[in-house]
Amino acid sequence: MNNLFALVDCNNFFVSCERVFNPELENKPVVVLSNNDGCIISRSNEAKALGIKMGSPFFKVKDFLKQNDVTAFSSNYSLYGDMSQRVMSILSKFTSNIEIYSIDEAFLDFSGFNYKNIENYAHEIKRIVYQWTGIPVSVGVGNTKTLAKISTHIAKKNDRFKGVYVIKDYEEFNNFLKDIPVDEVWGIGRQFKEKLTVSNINTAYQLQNADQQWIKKNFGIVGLRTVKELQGVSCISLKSVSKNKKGITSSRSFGKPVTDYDELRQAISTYITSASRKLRKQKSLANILIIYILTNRFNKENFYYNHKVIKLPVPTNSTSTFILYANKALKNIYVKGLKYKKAGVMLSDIIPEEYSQLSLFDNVDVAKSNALMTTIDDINDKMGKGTIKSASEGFDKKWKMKSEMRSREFTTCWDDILEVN
DNA sequence: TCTGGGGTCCTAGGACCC
DNA sequence: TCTGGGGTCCTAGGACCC
Repeated sequence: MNNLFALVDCNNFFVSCERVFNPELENKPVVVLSNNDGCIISRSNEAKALGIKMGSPFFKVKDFLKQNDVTAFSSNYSLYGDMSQRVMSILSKFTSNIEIYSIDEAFLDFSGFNYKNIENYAHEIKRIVYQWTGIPVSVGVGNTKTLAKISTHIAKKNDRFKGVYVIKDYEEFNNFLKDIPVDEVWGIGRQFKEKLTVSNINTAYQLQNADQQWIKKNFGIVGLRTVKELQGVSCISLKSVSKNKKGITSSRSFGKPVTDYDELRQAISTYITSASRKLRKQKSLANILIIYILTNRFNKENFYYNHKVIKLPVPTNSTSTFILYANKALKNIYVKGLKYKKAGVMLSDIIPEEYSQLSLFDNVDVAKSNALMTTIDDINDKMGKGTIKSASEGFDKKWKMKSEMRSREFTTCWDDILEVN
């Protein structure tokens, strides 16, 4: 049986989410900024047409945006996360074989479907998602995930396909490949692109027809897989069950430089609260906690980075235990007088709760701690994040990231619900 | 002044074992 | 102390993704 995959990709997802609740922004240039109002991470087509680049630092293009009447939003992840769930749950109605690949993309396995129907079906998916959520999507279909990805690219770039492209005419498809730069191919990043360019492989078509031995030798099994996938041989399967995370990170840049030890400690405690909540949600324990702090990385002369790896005596998911160890570790790496720009925590060596083995020397009352964590989580789920928190998180949080142009939490907070007059 | 955050997979090399 | 091959496990780092 031939494999057949569809990729459904939300168009300019974050911008589209903002537009759902601000319809007057339709057909106007809009951008969404990363955390801390740092970089541009989502652009409407109109903003792209103005030449605004993905990842541009906001402060560098601020004036240009103003001159061109571009609306900018701080990122609003509660809104985007919720809209994403809505889109994904609609997609799940079309097939149970679905891999949610990112916040705005999903692969659907249509192996065994009739080719002739697939195009109509894809259009139907697009129509329903838009009608039910207001989010425009593009759909690409091919025999491998890599081809489905490229098809979506083609669907977006060519208006005549109306957002849906199914590979069926190979001559036509190959002609598209000849015009697609090699780094548009899924799996080809900056380094690979550079190496390929040296060997005069510049287009997706040239990569598809490259010598496989040479690819294997220079780009390893990963590169070879990409080439095979381009040729229609499916090497990357659908990962439909969402696996538990193997590492959980929480980190943020600060709204302004932090020098005070206590503020740094507050930030670390706050990130631990969020990371350990995620850990408990997936019913896991972590063996290792890593904390790190750094100054502005763009200031190369005085750049300072340090981290501490803490191997916990017993795997845990208790916020207070993590905070206890983090505080000790922070004392070791904190250097007085530096202007810190960012801090973060990582939980790793993660195991399922049921694998926990109590060590002989464990004197922590695990049952008690579990009950406490469950109670806190329940209350916070019900009453809102941060209703109960650890005192070490601090209360005024002067270091909090910048988010000056954030839209309301239209779908996840009662106070923010849209009113219509 | 101001430059995001959170992941996965693979490989090479070292430690250790027989 | 020397000789040698072969295997596993772990970790750090590098590549990629959104």
